[in-house]
Amino acid sequence: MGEQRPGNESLLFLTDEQLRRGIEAMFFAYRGFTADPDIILADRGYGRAHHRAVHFINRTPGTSVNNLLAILGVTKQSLNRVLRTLVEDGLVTSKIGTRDRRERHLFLTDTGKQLEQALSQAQRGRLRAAYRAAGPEAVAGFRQVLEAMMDPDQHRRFVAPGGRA
Amino acid sequence: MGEQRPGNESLLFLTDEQLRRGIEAMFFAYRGFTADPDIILADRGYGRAHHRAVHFINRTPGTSVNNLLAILGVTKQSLNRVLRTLVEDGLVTSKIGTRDRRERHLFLTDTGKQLEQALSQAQRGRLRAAYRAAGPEAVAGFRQVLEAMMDPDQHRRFVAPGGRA
DNA sequence: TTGGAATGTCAACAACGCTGACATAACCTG
DNA sequence: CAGGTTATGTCAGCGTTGTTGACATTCCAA
Repeated sequence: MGEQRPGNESLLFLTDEQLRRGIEAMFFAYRGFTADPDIILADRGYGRAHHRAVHFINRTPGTSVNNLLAILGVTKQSLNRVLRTLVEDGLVTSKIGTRDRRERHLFLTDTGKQLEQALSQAQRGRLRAAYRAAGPEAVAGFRQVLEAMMDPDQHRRFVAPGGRA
Repeated sequence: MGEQRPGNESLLFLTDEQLRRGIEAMFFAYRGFTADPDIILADRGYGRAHHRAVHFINRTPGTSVNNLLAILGVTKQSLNRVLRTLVEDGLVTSKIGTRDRRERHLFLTDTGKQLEQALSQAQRGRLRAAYRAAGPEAVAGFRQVLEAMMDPDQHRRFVAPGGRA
């Protein structure tokens, strides 16, 4: 089935078996990665979509809806449903743009920042522990592989500076 | 906000900023990671839950429903819905246990194996490219961090041999 | 024989993706 | 200014996949 290359010792990390281990590791790790925020979110009646919106609004305050759409890779209907509840609940404010009045610039309110901090601290706690356990060289490798795994668009956005907010 | 430790050069990889980059890398990478199988699945009217079931049945043929439940971490109702469609569509067979006739042992049919191969090849292709681009040392670090990020239960199961099938 | 474990099933619900359609306002170009 | 495009919002409907709760069946084990 696979394209093994017996005889070349340096490529043993590319065997199907190693790749299968990597696939399962991604699956289990992602579950751990989201587990702690999920508890906080469920407590307040939110889901992961809210977490993602809050995260990226915090990261790039004043970002437009369209920009957020591109980052999150969902439809505007899907994002709008989430944003509407966040605005209704007073976690996010949307201000009409000055240069282009069609745009809405999104900001976290103080309450929104509180939630972001709670989610962020929980998630960073898990990641920090993993980083500490694995050490700086492992972390560098971790980041390298993750970046190579992204879609090219996402990677460009990821590497690029904050955004055109 | 965070617990930075200025003055200790060796801990710079634990700054909140570095952790935030890691969090976003996980988010974007996981999206890339699932993108290719998602296309195949959508084409056949399945979702990620079907992928996961097919993957782990292939990995551990003859596994019981309860064991699969523990691995996937979902409710039996949720898994059952997925398994039912897979059995109906002739991708999975469930055989009554011989030692304990209450248990159902799950196997892929030839058709099921075909789907597993298609999904697996797509996903391995993406991961292989990332591994190749990053190199063996990076891959080792990648795996280390992922394993440290899992829940302890999952990690034990992950490291342990195949299962009690 | 009886308790409990393993499994299956029905119903209802929620989160969060999707498509399609439509409305409004604002911008931009000819 | 008119017409086209862009940005956003909203309604309606649908599908996957997770959840709880309740209940039935089968069967092992004490």
